[in-house]
Amino acid sequence: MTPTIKDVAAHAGFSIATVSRAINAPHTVNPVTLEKVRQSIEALDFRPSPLGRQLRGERSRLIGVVLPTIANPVFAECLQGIDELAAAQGFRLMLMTTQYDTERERHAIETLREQRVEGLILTVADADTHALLDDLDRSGMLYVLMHNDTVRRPSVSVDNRLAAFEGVRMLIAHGHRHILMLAGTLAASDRARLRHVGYTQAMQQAGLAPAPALEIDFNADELAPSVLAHLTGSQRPTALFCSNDLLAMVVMRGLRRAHLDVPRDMSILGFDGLAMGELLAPPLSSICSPNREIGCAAWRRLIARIDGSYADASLSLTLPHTLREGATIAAISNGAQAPLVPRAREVNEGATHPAAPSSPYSAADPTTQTAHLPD
Amino acid sequence: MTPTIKDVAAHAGFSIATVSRAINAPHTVNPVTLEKVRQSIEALDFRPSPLGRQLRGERSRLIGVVLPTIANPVFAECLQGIDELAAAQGFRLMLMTTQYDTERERHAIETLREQRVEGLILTVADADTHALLDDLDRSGMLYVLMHNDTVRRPSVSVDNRLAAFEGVRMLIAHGHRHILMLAGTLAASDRARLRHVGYTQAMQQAGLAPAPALEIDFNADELAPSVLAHLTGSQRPTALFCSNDLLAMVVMRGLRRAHLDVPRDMSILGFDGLAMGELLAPPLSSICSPNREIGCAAWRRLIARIDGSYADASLSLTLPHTLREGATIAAISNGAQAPLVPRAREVNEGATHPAAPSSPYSAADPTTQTAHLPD
DNA sequence: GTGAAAGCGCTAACAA
DNA sequence: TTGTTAGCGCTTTCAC
Repeated sequence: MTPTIKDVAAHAGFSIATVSRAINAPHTVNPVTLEKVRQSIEALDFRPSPLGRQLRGERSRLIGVVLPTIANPVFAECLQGIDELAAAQGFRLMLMTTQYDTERERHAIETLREQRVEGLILTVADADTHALLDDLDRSGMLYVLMHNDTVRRPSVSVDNRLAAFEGVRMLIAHGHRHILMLAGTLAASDRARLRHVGYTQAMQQAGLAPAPALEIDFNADELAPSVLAHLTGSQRPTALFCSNDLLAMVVMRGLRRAHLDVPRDMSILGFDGLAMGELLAPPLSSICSPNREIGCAAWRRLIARIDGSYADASLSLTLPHTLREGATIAAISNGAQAPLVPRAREVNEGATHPAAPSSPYSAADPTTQTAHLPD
Repeated sequence: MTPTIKDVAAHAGFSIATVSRAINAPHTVNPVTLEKVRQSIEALDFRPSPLGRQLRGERSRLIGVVLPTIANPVFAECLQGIDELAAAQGFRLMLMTTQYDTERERHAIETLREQRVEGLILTVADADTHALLDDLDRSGMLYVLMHNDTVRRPSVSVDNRLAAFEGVRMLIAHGHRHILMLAGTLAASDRARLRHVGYTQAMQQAGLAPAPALEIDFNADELAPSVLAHLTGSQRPTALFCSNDLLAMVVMRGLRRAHLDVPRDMSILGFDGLAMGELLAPPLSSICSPNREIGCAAWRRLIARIDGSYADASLSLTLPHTLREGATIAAISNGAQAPLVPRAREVNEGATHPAAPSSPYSAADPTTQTAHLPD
């Protein structure tokens, strides 16, 4: 089996203590001895087990990362930032995903604690009412939340409410009156709920009627018929505020299949600022959170706390969001409903989707006024 | 500090042996004792350290995963598959990324071995000439490669050469004669090199002249001027075979900014089958590798080898690829160059990119013949 | 049914 | 400079 320090000692003809010193404090051992030990290590392909060291009470240099999924690039981008710093600072990462499931969150945290991680970086479904986090607080386990937007716990995020507020206000400034918010499962995301608060406030401030968020299963291949009805019916909104970029992309596909043009027939504003959104045609307008930087900041705060150099009293760090203009938002002259006009190109595109129905809409209306956003 | 089995024993008034039994073989201890011990464990918030167990020679239940990056969804998709199975089977994952850098690959493998992983799942830059993998073979460390397409080592991938061959043949069948292959850094990807072989063979079979792959930095914000010149000059190709989907998306953005329409002015075929490609407009035509399934298959093979139940003699597993038709490939009537025609909509879009130059191309030509792919 | 003790790989305090 | 030894948390004989 894997060689131990004993094997090396026997092979080199010294005691295990000497071997240990040769590894951990080379300068304290006779150069000749050192060389012999080195050769034995080489010959046996020995590498010191971290078990022994950790058993001696040393640091595990292990950090646990708990994310809902890495299929959503938001989290992959964070993880990338974390991974960079971890590698540079000689830490190892243990990753667990939860699929937004509370039971799996519990299990992940438990598993990582068993592994004696020195700290945790996590994104959970709901940061405020999370008994598990209370447990962590109580037991002194160090952790930092990412994306979870709460002042009650150590966390790094953007100001979700404010960002959504500003985004929706911008939609309103472009003439939109009937704006709907789309989200995944609200129960699985405290961020989404805060974003809905921001949406509601912006609408109310403008004297408009906010609507409840429309929940979407954005793993499905098609938009649900009921959702599609909402978006294409006579009472359809002129703009959609999507709780995240992935959702926005799925909705855009659904609209395209229904022969609606973005942004002419429907404006779209996403949230997350996925790098990929820029590659779309048209590029997705989005409220950008600095995902990679959120990961890096969470890492720094966690390590600072672990090292005890954490003087900053403020628990939660709010990073600035930005608006990526993109090209999925059109200005409209008034809140009136623009008629839906299929275009030849859209019909062609639709033809590549066997399920796409022929257009139910009326012919072109030259009075439709559509202006693109200025620079 | 974290409580140990000793603390529990003292608290419960029994020996550590009894506590250990209460945890690992509850039926062998007196129910009353068991209950007391349980309460002490609860009271102290004790969780058994894996160190002690592993020290006793038990399995670490730890698997190392080494990937170039998780910023590319190809790898995130694989990892998602691996993670699912790992969680279900009670294994932990330790993740390290390499950014396609050989030195970091070395470091990652070394680190994971030190951690006593039971096996490794990896994607490396070059599977065939990799001394590190030889080391693994020699030392009996179990591993399975993902994506690396080689018969010389345990691996799971698609047949990259064949897939590329078929894809390019399909382009040719659609009338394309001047087809260029674009890639990232060939040196960093044995897959890309195999795909270029497939491209070359398809071209030669059709009596066409294959070109060397054009290497692209697809992390840059803009396509390099020299690349753009290749794609827009008078000798420009009518179709691009992109070595991966992310690259294809970046190229599509570059073409859009240069006022070229996909697929009218240029057809694009990607490779990877990223879920996200489907969300593009038009949806990206791509040779799809079953990324998630590749991850799952790699996991199963690794675990089978670890459990010793690996009877299958064939080292490498080739999974079937598929073609996602998408809508980025146009049929052309002949190999002649279609004139470039900017359209009003494109100019509008270009306006959102401050750097976009005004169109250098001539006015619309109604004779341009463009047909979309049939269903 | 329970406890005492050895030993897993390693480090560090102490001895030689 | 090198060796001896205790002990880290735990499981597992072997006695009781």
